[in-house]
Amino acid sequence: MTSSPASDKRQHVVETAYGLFKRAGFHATGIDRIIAEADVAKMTMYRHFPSKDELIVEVLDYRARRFARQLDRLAEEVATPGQKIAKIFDWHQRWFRSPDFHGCLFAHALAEFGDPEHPVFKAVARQKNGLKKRMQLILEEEMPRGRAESVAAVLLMLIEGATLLAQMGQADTAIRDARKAALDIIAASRRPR
Amino acid sequence: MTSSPASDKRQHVVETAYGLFKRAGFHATGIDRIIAEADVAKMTMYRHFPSKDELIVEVLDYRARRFARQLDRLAEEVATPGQKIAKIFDWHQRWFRSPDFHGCLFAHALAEFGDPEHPVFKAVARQKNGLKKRMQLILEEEMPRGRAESVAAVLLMLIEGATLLAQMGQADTAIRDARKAALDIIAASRRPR
DNA sequence: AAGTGGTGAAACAGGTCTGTCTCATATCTA
DNA sequence: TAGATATGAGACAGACCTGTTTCACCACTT
Repeated sequence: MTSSPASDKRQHVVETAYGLFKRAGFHATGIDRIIAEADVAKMTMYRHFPSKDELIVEVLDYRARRFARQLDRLAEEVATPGQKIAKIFDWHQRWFRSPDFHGCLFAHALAEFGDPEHPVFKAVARQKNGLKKRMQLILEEEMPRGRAESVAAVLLMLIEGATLLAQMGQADTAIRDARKAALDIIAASRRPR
Repeated sequence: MTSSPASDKRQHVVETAYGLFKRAGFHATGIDRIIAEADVAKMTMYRHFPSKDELIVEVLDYRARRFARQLDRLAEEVATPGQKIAKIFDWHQRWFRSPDFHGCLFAHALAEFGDPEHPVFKAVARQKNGLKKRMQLILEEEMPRGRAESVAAVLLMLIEGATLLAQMGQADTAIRDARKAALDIIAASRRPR
């Protein structure tokens, strides 16, 4: 079985496309550009992905899995909900500082694929709702479910807003203010023990 | 002087382009589509705007002026900073509920034009920084300048995040939670009188 | 009456887009 | 050895993209 080299090509296309989509956007990045950068024949790409849209979905899902895995690891390092949430904000701080930060790929996808029925839109919704749910579950440890859901929504909004401000060159102050606001909100919502 | 009909055509192109950009995005909307929808000759468009990019900038600036005017009016209706900020959130609630809400055009522009040197990027930064500054000036009435700037940044993040969640079908809960969080933060930062 | 400026219609150029098709090649399995 | 599978290279189709050019028209001003 030659399944490893096959998957390698496939994965290589996904990662190359990710880099291009991130820098130039989805519509502005052509198939020809992707296969040239990945050094792969066009048919190789179309054999793995039936269309560009499905490649985009694959890129998004791939990044979503990676992101979830990283947050899983971070959550294991600390104990309290407040610390776990703080870790998530710290992760974003490091992300904003990384050399080729270009904003949130999922938010960008939402901008270019606004139809709620489009597979790309649904992939974005999956990722964002997943992050919200993750934070909600963390918070439920020390507040009622309904309250945890509202707080998780606010934290998600802070993160999304901070990411947008970071893309506009205000990364440091944005994530610092967002983190502080987040922890204040959690402290105020905490169930007394 | 026939300057009025000239301006009429120009403005009509801007408004038509706005509707299309909002629904389909910038790169996905072609010039041909715009002039067809606006029922205008291609040369008429290119006489008013040297390029598509400059048309995009004009559309963004036009919407930014409109938005600022509406907030100006709302601010006159009430007295305290808290009320003025609440009015801004209420405005967003109405926006999210409007029949053809498609998310924030400026955020979408940022997704498609990520180069900080690009005129479109700069137009987005102008609008977002303008909104932040507006809220900061409101807040300075009852808190120190540094604090007002941080709170304004947090409010902006809440608004941007709420807009993104609204586009994903969570308009009502998002704006409600964001508004409550915003007013709590302002109350906690208020300078004692 | 002559001129001026905005406009319309449509062809055109040169490029890019997604996706298909064909044919040759390399590698691994049975 | 024969066959299956993945790939490479590139031509190709048909549509769409931005922006330019040309010519005619119409309304208004002087």
